[in-house]
Amino acid sequence: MIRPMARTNTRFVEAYNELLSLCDQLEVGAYLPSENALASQLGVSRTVIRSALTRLDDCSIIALDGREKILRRHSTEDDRLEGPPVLLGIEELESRFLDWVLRMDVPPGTVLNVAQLSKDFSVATHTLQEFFSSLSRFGIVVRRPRGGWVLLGFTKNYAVELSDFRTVLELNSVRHLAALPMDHEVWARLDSLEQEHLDLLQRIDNDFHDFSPLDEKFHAVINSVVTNRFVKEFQKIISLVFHYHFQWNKTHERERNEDAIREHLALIEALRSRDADKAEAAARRHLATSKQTLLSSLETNSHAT
Amino acid sequence: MIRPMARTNTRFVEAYNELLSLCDQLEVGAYLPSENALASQLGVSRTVIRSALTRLDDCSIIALDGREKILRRHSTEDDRLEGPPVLLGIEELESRFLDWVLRMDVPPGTVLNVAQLSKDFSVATHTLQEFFSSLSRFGIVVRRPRGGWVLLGFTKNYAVELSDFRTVLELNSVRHLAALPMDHEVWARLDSLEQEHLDLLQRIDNDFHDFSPLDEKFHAVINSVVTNRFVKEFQKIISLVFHYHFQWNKTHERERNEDAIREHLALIEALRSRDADKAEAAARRHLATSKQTLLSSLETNSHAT
DNA sequence: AATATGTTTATTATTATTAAAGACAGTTGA
DNA sequence: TCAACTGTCTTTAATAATAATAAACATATT
Repeated sequence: MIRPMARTNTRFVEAYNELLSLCDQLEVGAYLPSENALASQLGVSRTVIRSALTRLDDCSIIALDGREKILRRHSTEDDRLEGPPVLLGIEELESRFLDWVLRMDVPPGTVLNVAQLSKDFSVATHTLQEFFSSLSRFGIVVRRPRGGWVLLGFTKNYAVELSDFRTVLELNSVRHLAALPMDHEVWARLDSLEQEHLDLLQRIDNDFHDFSPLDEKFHAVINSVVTNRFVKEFQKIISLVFHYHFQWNKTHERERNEDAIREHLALIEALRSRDADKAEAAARRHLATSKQTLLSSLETNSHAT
Repeated sequence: MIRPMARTNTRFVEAYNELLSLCDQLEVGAYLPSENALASQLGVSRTVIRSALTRLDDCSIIALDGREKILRRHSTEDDRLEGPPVLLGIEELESRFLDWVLRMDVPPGTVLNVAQLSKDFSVATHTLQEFFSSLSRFGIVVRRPRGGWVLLGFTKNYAVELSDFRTVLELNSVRHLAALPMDHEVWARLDSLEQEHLDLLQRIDNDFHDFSPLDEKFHAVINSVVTNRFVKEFQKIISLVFHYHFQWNKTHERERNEDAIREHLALIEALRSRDADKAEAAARRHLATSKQTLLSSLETNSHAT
């Protein structure tokens, strides 16, 4: 009897299997704890516990009578339940989707097929819908007049605007940072970052690939001094877009990375001098380079309007 | 026979009624255009046209036989179909929801009941889900671990961060603006804005309520010089939050608005002098006042952590 | 050959259904 | 006696099923 299962019973299955393990640790004839105790122990509602106990009774693993739950036998491998295929949540979807768009180089204007994509990414269709709705805030997708979604970015325009926005946010961070007292913990982190940069510069010829994560770390530290939820939300998108593209732009990679390292070092030094104008100028220089790299990365990859 | 209607047939009903009007303009005995022609004329798919034609045939309004569609009679009032209650789209929802939160002063931490709210706002539940998902990008709501949504903002912290973010964006706009050539169209718009401000200042004692829309217009013009989709997206939220609160903060409203008008005028003058530093200083002053007003507005209204 | 209709398929929007959570009330036993 | 437990019921959110629509394809007609 296969009935439509409107909602996955993953929680029930997991709780049931956990209960089996719990029973196996007890002697046959022992009493199980109360429903409330089991519920809070397994982190599920009493409803789930009760369904599981009922099934344990049906399988003669326990004798259920009112509040008496006596263990009758230990479980076998056959007793364990198989759960439905686990679907991904919306958090995992984000990076997987952007990964798909950027790696596969999905052209702007592509109509996004929710039914198909939900299979490809193994998520529920409504999860995708919600995700697209949230992405529409960043102008990466738009809703079509009568249903459906279209991929907008990443065009050249998008890259320019994203870079400009990044510049606005990051210059703000830099100005904040330059004004922080010397005993602020960020200075120690910058010192260690400087060391990592110098270290990579030594072995740049071989290890230039190591720059991308270092770059991400560097900008994260710079922006960490501004505690603003809007800044942080954008940092996520910015970081994703920039680093995916850097990863796939192979032209003059070694030189680009070496130049970027020197720009980072210059910015660190300018920051340490506590000269806001000098720091801002150094940051501007580096962000302009970054923008150019992103743009050229888009141009080498086919479409860019 | 009431069967579950998975999707509203609004399009069909509207197309059918339009077809009735179209038929009434023809002589009885006339031939109707082809399905393709009708479809593109009414802006719907051929599928909809075909269902409508079939129904017209059933009601003996036309005689449908292959490609012959002969008009048999004109329609009466009874022939017209009643459409299902029209649900709101996600765009209308945005202002209605924020309106509800800010007017009703819904406290932070409130669990948002999708089923209930979808009735109150007369939208489909999934529309609300998508909407919340997109709002979560602005940190106004968050998803709970196992389903459901919680309202986070508008706390004092939120207001501070929003104001700071606004300041970052708007100072950027101001610096851009000050650098624009004198023949740029924005200067003419500023001139006319200045006049409107001076005008309102004359009659401030009676018409101080007129300031809120003027304020919105003023900031919109300032920010219009930056063509960046991220800036624009944020402007929407910023504008909504600020102006709703101003609307409900009645303490010293006349004085507050008069002060704000003078700050606006000072900024316009500073901008016209093309002195970026002076303009930035004027903008900073006004934005700081704005921030204080928002904060005090939150404090007078109960909860603010 | 062009344009029409008939048919089928694919996809989205919405409803119906189930799983799960939580609330309430009655019950039991130390 | 009362605190803890169980039985029952209500509410809510996640998902499958389904109707409406769009679009593609095939066939027919002028």
